[in-house]
Amino acid sequence: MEAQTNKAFRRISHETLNEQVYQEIRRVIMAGLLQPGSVVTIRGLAAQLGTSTMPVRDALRRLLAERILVMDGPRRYRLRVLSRGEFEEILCLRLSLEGELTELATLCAAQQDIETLNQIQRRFESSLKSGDNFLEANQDFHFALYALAQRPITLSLVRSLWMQVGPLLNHYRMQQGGELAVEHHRAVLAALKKRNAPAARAAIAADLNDAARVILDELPAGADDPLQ
Amino acid sequence: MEAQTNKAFRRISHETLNEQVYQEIRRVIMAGLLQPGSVVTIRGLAAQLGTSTMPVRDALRRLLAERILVMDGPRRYRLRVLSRGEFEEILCLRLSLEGELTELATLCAAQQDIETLNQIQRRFESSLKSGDNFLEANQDFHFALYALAQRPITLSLVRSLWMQVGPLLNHYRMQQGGELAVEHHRAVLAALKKRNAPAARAAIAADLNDAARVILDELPAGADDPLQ
DNA sequence: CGCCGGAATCTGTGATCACATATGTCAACG
DNA sequence: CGTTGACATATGTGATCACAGATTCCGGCG
Repeated sequence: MEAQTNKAFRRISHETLNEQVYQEIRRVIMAGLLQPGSVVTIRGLAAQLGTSTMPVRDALRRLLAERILVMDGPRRYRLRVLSRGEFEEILCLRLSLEGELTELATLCAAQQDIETLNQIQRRFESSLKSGDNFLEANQDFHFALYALAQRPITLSLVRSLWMQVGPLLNHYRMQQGGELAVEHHRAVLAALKKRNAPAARAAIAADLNDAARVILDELPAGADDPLQ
Repeated sequence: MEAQTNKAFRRISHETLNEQVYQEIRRVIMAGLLQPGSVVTIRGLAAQLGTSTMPVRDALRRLLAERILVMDGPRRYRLRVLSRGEFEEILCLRLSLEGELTELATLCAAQQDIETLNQIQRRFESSLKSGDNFLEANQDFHFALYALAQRPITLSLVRSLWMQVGPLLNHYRMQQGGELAVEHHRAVLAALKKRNAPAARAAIAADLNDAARVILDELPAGADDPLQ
């Protein structure tokens, strides 16, 4: 019944064109290369990606469902602009959800897991010194930590919230914000070793609060982005 | 510049076929008419709905992004089956998020809002006696309450969680569950009048816990649904 | 100069088709 | 009887096209 389970072969990943297009569009958005409020068109993206309109349609609809895009007007896709109030609400949610995941992770973490996190943290610090895309390593640290909690649904909610603030995080590069994160991450690791769940939660909360403060300070004072 | 602002006219809603198809498929799923684990096909749904395959494709991809559907296998849409652990995790999240919204709603509620909630509650109780689709009125009560908190992002997360448990809620009809909800809702309304936020949260928590208990008791004891 | 109107263009939507491939059926062979 | 192989069917994906309607631009009128 069971086919030959030869370890020599690895599964062929038949990734659809749709998925590739979605990943690429999302990458560009999350990298902050498109300003919030920008209008995106199906044919325009299809031309830049070198595909037909069809995979782009599907990708945009998916981004719409994920609230990365909004439709204002009958046939108009636009990058969502996060108001100051919405940003603060997301921060509040993240403090609650990610704090809970951190506490659970502290209780579940094996020695092996802590070592893996240490490794990611070293990569984060080195990418911070070399000066490029430390935000990706930062995200890796957080989600590797949260994954330990074994809460797939909560994790998906947190991922959704990160995606919604992603464009802002990357647009305002938070130049000096990364330095603060180093200490907070180290505090998390120290708390993990001691199995001190409240301390780990507090360190993550401080990390999120500091990052949010950097964004909020650079954000235009008024309500939403003026959008042209 | 401003067109004639005549109150006599109301906006024409140009609802796309896509949206109608999505709403109809979701209605059928949420009504429990399709068992979790069922396979759905684009052409099959298109034939039953009397449309082309295109709007159905978009609707299925949206339901996929909303985690109502899953793809197992390269070209296979399937209704997601919620494991017991996932259901309990969602319950935990709902207790936290909906509890928070309830507390905030208690502090924000105007007299007018409480009266509206009373009205919805009367409709809920009458639909419970007449015996049909009281779940819809129940949902109206909860979301009318939560909307008072003025937390759009949190509300969207809660709506997502409701959609994920919807098929189970409606599949196991929770015959006697509705009776318990009446008292809990009344307790919420009483707490609202007295501006007692913790009491309101406790009443909502009791409501969610009782409903979940009914589902968990009827759920097959093991892990997931056996799915044919 | 300002406002209205019509043509041209652009855009998302929906339909139809071609294609690769997964699935199911069934006969032939061991 | 169980397994294998080929053939037939079904399905999602991606491409292309037609269409309605929104937007833009420009000319003409007041």
